[in-house]
Amino acid sequence: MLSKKTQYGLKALGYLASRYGQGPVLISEIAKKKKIPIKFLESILLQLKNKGVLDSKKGKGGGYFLANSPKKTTLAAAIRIVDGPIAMIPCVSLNFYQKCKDCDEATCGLNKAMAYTRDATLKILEKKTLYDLIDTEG
Amino acid sequence: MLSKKTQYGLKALGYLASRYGQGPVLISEIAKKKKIPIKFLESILLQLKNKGVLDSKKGKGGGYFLANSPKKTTLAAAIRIVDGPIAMIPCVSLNFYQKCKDCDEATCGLNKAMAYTRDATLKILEKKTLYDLIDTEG
DNA sequence: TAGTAGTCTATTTAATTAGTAGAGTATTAT
DNA sequence: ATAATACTCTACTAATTAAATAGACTACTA
Repeated sequence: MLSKKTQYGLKALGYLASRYGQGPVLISEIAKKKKIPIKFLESILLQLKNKGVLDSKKGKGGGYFLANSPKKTTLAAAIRIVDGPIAMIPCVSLNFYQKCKDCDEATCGLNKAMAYTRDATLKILEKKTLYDLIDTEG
Repeated sequence: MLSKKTQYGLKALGYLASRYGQGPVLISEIAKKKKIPIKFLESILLQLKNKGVLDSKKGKGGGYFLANSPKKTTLAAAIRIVDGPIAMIPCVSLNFYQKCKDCDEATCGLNKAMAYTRDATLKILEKKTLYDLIDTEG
């Protein structure tokens, strides 16, 4: 399961995607619409900004907005920023790889199965983008 | 990511799969071979036994063993027992479903994307079994 | 220059995960 | 029988991560 933090982040990104091209959106507005604790949301958006997914404008009329078109950011990228690894075990993670102490990857059955699962998951998450998070109504 | 507990569980199941049909295996042997804290492993194996995946024999010559042929237990089943949901968000989980408070599933973009991802993951994890966890050597 | 709105640091609380300890119970070989 | 073996069960503790809060600071715009 994705952490609550990541779930909040994806909800927020979906909302910002639906408002793309319409100028900055207040954190407070996102928080209210998506029912996310505002201070918690602040830190999530900041993190996404620091990684280049979001941009913001300070002062009156300020707020957050997507740094790029919704189709430019994949779900895989967003999840990696907020949640970390997408793979189910560290020794098959592409971006957060960690070696197993107790097994040889060349012969490990678990490694093979999980690498296969990772590929199937990534095939989707690398293709789906923030654009796909836009709600079909409301 | 799967919890450490689940990773341990899968390693242990892989080992027991490789020893299927050869009688009970000591917890201590599994712990040693797979470098798992023995007391922690105890509780994992017990949990798997209570769900019918494993069986055990007490006393001298006792130990744990698979309750069924390795191909009978899917990775999805094993993961659900130890880790819980396989889906990335609760509102698309088949076995641990929880309704979103803040969105309508019929129109939610995130819901759609995650349901799609879940299907791809399950397609593999429902097909792969403990048999696939057997190491190709050693 | 006042007010708005994001930025940043630090702290707290809660929950979950990971691991430990030890007494209890069933089984089997002798 | 009984001693040794090996799983069972309950309880506890430590470590880590998630979640949420507080408040001072900075930048921007009207």
